[in-house]
Amino acid sequence: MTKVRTRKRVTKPRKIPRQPRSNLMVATILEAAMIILKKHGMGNFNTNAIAEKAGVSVGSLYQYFPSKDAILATLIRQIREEMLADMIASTERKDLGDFRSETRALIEATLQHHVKYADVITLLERAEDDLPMDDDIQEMKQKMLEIVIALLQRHGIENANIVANDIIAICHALSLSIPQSGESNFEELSRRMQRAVFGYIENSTP
Amino acid sequence: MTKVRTRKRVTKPRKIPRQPRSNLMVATILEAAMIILKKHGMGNFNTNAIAEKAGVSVGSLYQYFPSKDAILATLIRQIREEMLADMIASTERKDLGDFRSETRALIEATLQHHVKYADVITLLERAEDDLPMDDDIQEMKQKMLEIVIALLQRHGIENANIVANDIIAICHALSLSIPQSGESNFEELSRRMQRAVFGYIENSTP
Amino acid sequence: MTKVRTRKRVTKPRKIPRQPRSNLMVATILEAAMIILKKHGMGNFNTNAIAEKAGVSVGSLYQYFPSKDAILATLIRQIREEMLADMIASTERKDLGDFRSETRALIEATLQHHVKYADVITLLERAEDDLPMDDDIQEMKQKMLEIVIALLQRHGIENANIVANDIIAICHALSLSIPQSGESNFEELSRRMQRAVFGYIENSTP
Amino acid sequence: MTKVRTRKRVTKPRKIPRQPRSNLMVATILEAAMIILKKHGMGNFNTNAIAEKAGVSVGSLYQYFPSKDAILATLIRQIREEMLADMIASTERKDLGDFRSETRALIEATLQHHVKYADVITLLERAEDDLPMDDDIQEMKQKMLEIVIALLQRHGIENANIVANDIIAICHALSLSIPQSGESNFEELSRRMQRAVFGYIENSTP
DNA sequence: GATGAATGAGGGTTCATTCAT
DNA sequence: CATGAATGAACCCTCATTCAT
Repeated sequence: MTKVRTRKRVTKPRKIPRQPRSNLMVATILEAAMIILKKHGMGNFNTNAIAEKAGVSVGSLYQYFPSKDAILATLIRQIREEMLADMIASTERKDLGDFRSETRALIEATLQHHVKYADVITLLERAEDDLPMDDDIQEMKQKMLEIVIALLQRHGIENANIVANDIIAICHALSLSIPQSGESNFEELSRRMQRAVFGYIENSTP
Repeated sequence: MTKVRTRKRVTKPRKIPRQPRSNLMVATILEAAMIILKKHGMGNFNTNAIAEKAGVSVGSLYQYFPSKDAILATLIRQIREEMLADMIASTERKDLGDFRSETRALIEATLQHHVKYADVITLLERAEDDLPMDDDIQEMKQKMLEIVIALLQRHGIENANIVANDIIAICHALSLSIPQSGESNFEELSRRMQRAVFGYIENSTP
Repeated sequence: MTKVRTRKRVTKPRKIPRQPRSNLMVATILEAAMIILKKHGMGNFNTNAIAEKAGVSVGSLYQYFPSKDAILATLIRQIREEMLADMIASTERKDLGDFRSETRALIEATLQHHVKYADVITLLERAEDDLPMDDDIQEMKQKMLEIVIALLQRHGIENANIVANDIIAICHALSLSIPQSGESNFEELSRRMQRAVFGYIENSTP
Repeated sequence: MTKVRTRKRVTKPRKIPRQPRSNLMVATILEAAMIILKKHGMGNFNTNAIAEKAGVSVGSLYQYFPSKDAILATLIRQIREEMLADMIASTERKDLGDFRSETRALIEATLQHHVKYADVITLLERAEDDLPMDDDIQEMKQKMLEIVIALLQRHGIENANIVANDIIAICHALSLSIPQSGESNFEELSRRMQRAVFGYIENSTP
């Protein structure tokens, strides 16, 4: 059977570590957590396993993370941060210019991400739904949304708000087929996502 | 913290209930399970809670379901069955005929479903991923896919297989915004989904 | 893991059934119980299984036996009764006469019993140790003992009391090898038991 | 009533404890288990009771034993090891020499054992039958058998294999009367066992 | 700071027994 | 009387978290 328990959730790292040693510690733990998640899924994602994998004692783990959920939250934050950074980077490439090129760049940034984290992204997003995530993650998501909105508005697309929401959802949905189709088909997937996105934008059917 | 455990999973109802009393029992338990899921999510979805909510003893619960997972599985099966039935119904309406009308009927059937089960559908789908679902559920999903494929092929759309997959994913993704937008906006959501679907199909961008 | 639970133990049949129908009921239940015990051991020896095997409702089962243990106790009583009867019969055969013949007859009666009930005898004897057996079973065991004592005394063997105890224990022990050696070797087993018994009796080593 | 359940059985201690603290823990738990077994029999032999008796949490118990059965198995292994060691010791005493002396030494080693563990030996042996014991216990039993066989062969006794089996069974059976006769009568019991064993060996009745 | 042994609440599951029909 | 659905105490086991060393 499946068991899911809940206690009070604390999602902020106990201390913002600044010393190099601490950072190393934190990084080690997060890496181990990631590996566990990839290999065994949520089913074996427990603090003891993580600590062991990290070659660290549970005690130490709790020195840097106030709870198991905080580890998850940090993993999520990391990914979101990376994603946001990549999106920003893709927007700032000034060699593009026209709408299609810019959008394509954004789509491919997204896709690359999903390819990179194919194994864990779904698990982490689920956790994100269950956890009381910190405001900063909300902010990051908001920023991503705004990037897309800005792009749309810059090129005169109406209802940019809703459209942004929808195409993000669409890209997200299509990238979930990565685990099945394998990483190889990047090109094809990209094409399908573009078809969906541009189709949605350029169409005004009903 | 979040805890997730795993043992052997048994997902078939213990007995196919035919007596009115049994059916009532089964229904009561499933209802209670549904309520728990809606109100408290997976976190409090445990046999004791379900039994209590159902006004029944755990023992009785286990008389009708061999395991907690079996309850989940049944919930999933129920929804899938209803969905499949609605899709079939929508296809059989002969007052339609042209591609757009047929597709729209299908989209709206799907959407109606997501509206009806907005609260739990995500949770159940997650569970579906974790559980070793029975073959019949696989079959049902396959049939849904085939309905869409058939529709596409009937109207000469190429790569029906992949296209079907993608537009299903797209509709699914867009319907996830239901919980936020509320049930009221059925019309608008329908329009957005059509825009996405027809956009994808009619576009051949890259 | 192994779980063994205990509540109050009631080992007497709820009613001394005299009506033919009741007797049939009782017999049916006991037969079913015996079959379950043989096939699945104590692990599946539960009232529901017994009732089902007997083609009877649990309720009915409890009409005739006040508890699960009472069924076990009755099974034990039955076997003990049969055993005692056979021992008595073997003693009453007047065609024997000399010590060796009489003893051999007794040994073979015992052996036959163990062969007949090879599958369940150990399980039942264990249960007998755990259950608060009724006095009548104690009496029966006492009678068996007395039969052996009488035999020994009739032929002038000293310390008949202790000797009887010991040779009973010895025969019992040796018959436990039946399950391994198969039923076929009745002759050989008989010979080994005689060797042990007569050896013990005729020896006065230390 | 009596309830007996079965799941997968894991009988090996979770970790081979080397640290003094661990050893203490393991010893404490085993002692508590032993006490529970003596006082309340299998009926109250459950992990909670054991942990409580040991003044330890269930969690700790499970840190050192993977399952309830593993505790039982360890108890059994302990006794078997001690027994085997004593048998070997008794064989190595070189002040003996003749068959009777050697055999007597072995018998008394055995007897001492049964006296020491009178309360629990039967329960543990039953458990041994029910549990999927590890190979090492089988090996130990085999070694005990071989010691007896070797003794017999060394003194030219025929069918040493069968004879060994039988006299072991006989000694075992006779030592079961210890609980009744009390520990005091060691001498007398020893004499009876010798009478039985030498009687069996020297007799070739039928 | 680091360690990891210890804690114990929590949850799945079974089955002897009862009692309304 | 017979039925069998319902009950619920009991028991195994896990794992997030703490704290003495």
